[in-house]
Amino acid sequence: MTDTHAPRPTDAIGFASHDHHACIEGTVAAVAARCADEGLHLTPVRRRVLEILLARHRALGAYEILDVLRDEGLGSQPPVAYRALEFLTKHGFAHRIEGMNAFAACTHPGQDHDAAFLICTGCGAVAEAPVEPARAALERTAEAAGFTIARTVLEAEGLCPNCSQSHPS
Amino acid sequence: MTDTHAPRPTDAIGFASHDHHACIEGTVAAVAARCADEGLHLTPVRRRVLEILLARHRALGAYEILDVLRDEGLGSQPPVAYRALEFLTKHGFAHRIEGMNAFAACTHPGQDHDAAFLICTGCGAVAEAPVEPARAALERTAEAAGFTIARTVLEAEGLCPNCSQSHPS
DNA sequence: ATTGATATGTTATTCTATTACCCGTAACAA
DNA sequence: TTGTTACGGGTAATAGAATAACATATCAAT
Ligand SMILES: [Zn+2]
Ligand SMILES: [Zn+2]
Ligand SMILES: [Zn+2]
Ligand SMILES: [Zn+2]
Repeated sequence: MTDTHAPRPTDAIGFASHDHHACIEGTVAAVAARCADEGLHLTPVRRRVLEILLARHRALGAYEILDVLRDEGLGSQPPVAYRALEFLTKHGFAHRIEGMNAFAACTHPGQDHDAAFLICTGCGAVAEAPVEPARAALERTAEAAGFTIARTVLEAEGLCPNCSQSHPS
Repeated sequence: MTDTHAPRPTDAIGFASHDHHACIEGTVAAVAARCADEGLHLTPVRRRVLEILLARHRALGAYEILDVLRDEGLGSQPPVAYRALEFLTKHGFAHRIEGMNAFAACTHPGQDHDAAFLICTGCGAVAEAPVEPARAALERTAEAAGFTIARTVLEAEGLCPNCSQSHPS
């Protein structure tokens, strides 16, 4: 894609470097634990899709994910990917990025929850940011109109710290 | 679609009743004036797409718009609709609703601008809300991460005042 | 063994969006 | 008048994203 410059999203979470291997394993373990708790089935396909998302730390389209699954013999048709993504997003283990028709792993998997996203147009990295401040602001706006919010889509596109430097505008 | 209950989005703007005929004419006139000012060409197809969006006060998919254009002999292939929509969105006369893959007319056409949207899942009405409070909140969050925002997607789905009553939850 | 619930496999289709190429006209210069 | 350029539009083909529908498998609980 537009990966024409340096910073590797693979190494970024919240745009900071970290122990990526541990990050993946830890998150998968946490998700597996929550599934066990709640009687959810983290099946091979679902687990693998989560791993694929975690490994990139960026938003992936369903068909990109499907390509990987196909290479690994885990499924080759769209519904395979979409069903796994539905499971993951429904339970708050991944999020859909509306502005990109793509999906990203949740970085603090908990109950089904809305989130805010910072999406770098330079390197594709996606960071999950606290949703509350912006959501609260929207709530106030909505309240004034008599509108009851059920779900929010809060996404910001721009440049991450790494790309701000390399793309000096 | 899901238009199974009473309130007609056609009669709502910001979820309040208003003189719809004047609303459409006024907005088209304002847009025409701005185009004249800035040397933009509000061609028949572009004007008609704007009118179609204004007439509904809800988000329309490109193909819904294309259906209308086709009936009127103004074009029958996808690029006709997408080109007009690109013109309108590029100049701030309409907005794309990311969460719906759809488009809505701007209710205060000015320079190219981001906006926040309140989308009623009951009747489909879309209201353009002030973007600043929520955007400012996101800005603060982003700043803390060293992230520079270029564009925001702020959308809230829920129930408008009319639908809150008819759908007593 | 039979049933019911859940997860997968597979095909086809729908919906959304873009690319590429060609045509006609307006504006402007040679 | 004749290029030449810029722009908008017509059309066909294709790409990309998502779902519908139906068949099959798996497994636990009777
Ligand atoms: Zn999350
Ligand atoms: Zn970046
Ligand atoms: Zn607007
Ligand atoms: Zn409503």
